[in-house]
Amino acid sequence: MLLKKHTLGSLIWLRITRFTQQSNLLSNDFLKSFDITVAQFDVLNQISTYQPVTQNGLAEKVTVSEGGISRMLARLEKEGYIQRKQDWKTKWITLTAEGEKKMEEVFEHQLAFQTTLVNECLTGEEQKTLYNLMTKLQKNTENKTRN
Amino acid sequence: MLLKKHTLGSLIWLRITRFTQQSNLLSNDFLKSFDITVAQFDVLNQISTYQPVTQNGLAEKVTVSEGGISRMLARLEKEGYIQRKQDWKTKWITLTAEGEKKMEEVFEHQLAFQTTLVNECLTGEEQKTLYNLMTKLQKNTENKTRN
DNA sequence: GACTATCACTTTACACGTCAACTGATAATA
DNA sequence: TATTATCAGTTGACGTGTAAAGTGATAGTC
Repeated sequence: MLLKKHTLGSLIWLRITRFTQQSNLLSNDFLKSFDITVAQFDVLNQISTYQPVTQNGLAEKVTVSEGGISRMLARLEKEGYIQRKQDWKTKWITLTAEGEKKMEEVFEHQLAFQTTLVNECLTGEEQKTLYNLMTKLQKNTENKTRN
Repeated sequence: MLLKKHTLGSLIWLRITRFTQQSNLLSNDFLKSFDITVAQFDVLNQISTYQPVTQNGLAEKVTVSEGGISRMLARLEKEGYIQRKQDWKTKWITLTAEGEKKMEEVFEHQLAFQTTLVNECLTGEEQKTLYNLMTKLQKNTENKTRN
C-alpha cells in the first residue's frame, strides 16, 4: 500500500518550524551584542507593553507555562531589569529604570532586524496576506490549547 | 518622539512564534500516548526518509546543531529506535526494526493531526498561498544562517 | 480559633536547544 | 615512525520549555 508522505498542511508545518528555529538562531546571534536572548527580549517587550502585569497574565501573553515564566522572571530580576511587588496574593511585574533603558536601547534594532528579514523576500501585499493567514492559523491553534 | 511599536514584519514574526509554541504543545500532548515527543518524531521521520544518513546530514535536515543531534540520537538509540554504525570517520544512522514499527504506528496519526489543524481554518487555496509565502520566508532565513 | 480550599507562584526533574572545548579516527607530511 | 591537521562526533555549562508536586497567603466554614 502506498502511504501519503505529506500533505499541504504538514509541509506548511515543516516550513514554519524550520523558519522559527533559524530565525531564533539569527536573532540570538544578533542580540548577543546586547547581552540578552530573544526569549528575554520577548518577555521584556511584553512587560513594557502591558505593565503592571501579573505573572499569570504575562505567561499567557508569551504562551509560556507558569513555571517557565517564574524562572525567566527570577533571572530578569537578578539582572536588574524587572521588579516584582507582592500585593495581596499576586505579584505585579514592572520594568526597572535599567529595564526601560535596556529596552530603549534594544527595541528599535530588534524591530528593524525582524522587519528586514521579511522585507527582503516579501512584497507589502504578500506580507499582508501572510499576516492574515498566520493569524487565522494561530487563533485556531490557540483555541484548541484552551481545552 | 513617537516610536513605532511594530511593523507588519514583527507582527508576522509574533504570530509565527506563538503558533509554533502552541502547536508543539498540542502535538506533544497528542504524541504522549505514543510515548514520543514531537522533536523525536521529527528526527525519526527524517531518518526514515533519508536513511542511511550521517549525523551531520541529519543535523542539517532538522536544523539542529551537531551537539543537539548527538544528544538526541543517544536518546533514540537508548530507546532502541535507531542504530549508529561507525564506518571510516562517520557514523551512519538507520532505523532499527523497532524504530520502523514505531514510525508506521505513529506517522499517519501525526500527519492527520497536522493536516486537520490547517484544514480547519484555511481553504485549499489559502494553504497553497501560505505554503508559498512561508517557503520564501524560510529560504531567505536559511540563506542568512549559512554565513 | 482550627480546618480546609483556593489561588498565585516556586521548585524539581527532565527534554531539547546552543556554543565551545574536547576526543578519536584517519590522512598527509616531515 | 613521529607530528600535525582535519573531519565527525561527544561533552560540559547553561538557557528555556514542560508537567507535576510543593509552598505561602488569603478566605470561608465548622
